[in-house]
Amino acid sequence: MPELPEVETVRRGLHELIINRTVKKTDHDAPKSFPNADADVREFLIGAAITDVRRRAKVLMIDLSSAYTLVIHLKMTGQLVYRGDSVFGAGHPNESLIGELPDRSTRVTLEFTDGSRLFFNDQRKFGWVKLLPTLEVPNIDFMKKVGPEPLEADFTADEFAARFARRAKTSIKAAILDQTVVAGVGNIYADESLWGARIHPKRLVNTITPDEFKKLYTELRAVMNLAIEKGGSTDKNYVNAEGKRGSYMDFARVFRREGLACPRCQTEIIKFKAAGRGTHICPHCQQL
DNA sequence: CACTTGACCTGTCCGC
DNA sequence: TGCGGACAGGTCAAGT
Repeated sequence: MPELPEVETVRRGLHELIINRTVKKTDHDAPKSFPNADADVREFLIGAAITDVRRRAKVLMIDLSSAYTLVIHLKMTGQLVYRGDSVFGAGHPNESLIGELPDRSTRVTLEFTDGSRLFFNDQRKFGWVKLLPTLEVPNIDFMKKVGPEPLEADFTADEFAARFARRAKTSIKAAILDQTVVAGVGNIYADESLWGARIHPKRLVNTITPDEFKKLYTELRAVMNLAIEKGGSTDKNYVNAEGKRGSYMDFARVFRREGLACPRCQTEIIKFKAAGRGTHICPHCQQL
């Protein structure tokens, strides 16, 4: 579910909400969601203060004053929702999409010394929270293999195109979803950027021209920046750190718009399977 | 090594 | 209304 723009939105929200708060206690119902030994939690989490909230690819990192870090992956249905003193009642414009917490999807709870709480909810239990020494985070397998951040100012179109060389004989859709090629792209922004660049998702990487790579680079960055501005995409589960939805889906051009008109040429958008994923294109703008 | 497929889970939606 | 099957935004492991 959450891709780079959604995780970045959560990061920004948490940065505002939890820095300097001190962890008082934790609860975790599912060993799979939070596999650390209780001893580590007692020694390095309880009593530690939050010093920073960072993101790399789709992974969140909550740094602690103990020199440990909570490393979090939301996978498909994970949510990180902070609840402070204020109670948002029904009809309030700030009302959270999420009801009372904890609920049946709550996997991990952090309670701070001021009584506020951070909930990690995850319906499908694919997501996880791990407590690691901050210095070891860059050494975990995922961090060693993951590609560059596509929105960094110094990430160039040439570097973008060069990253695909290793995946020459697969489809462009499979390649752009590959986290070792570029970090943070998921199914929504893959479809949206391929539409923007007028590239059919089943085209093989080694048939994509330099101009097409350049266009894809520009479109991918534009769509992700727009999505961050809109607070991400909420189709079903995604919410930000306050439990509120993002509005990018109101601006989507093809994703989940099968049967509707292409905003460029009015041709009907179709959906099929590519790289094992639901894929949306305009069959006029994007041809094999 | 590159590539594809299935597995991990729960919930929802669609067709019969 | 009930039931089975397909599907869901992400990664891995295991297969070829």
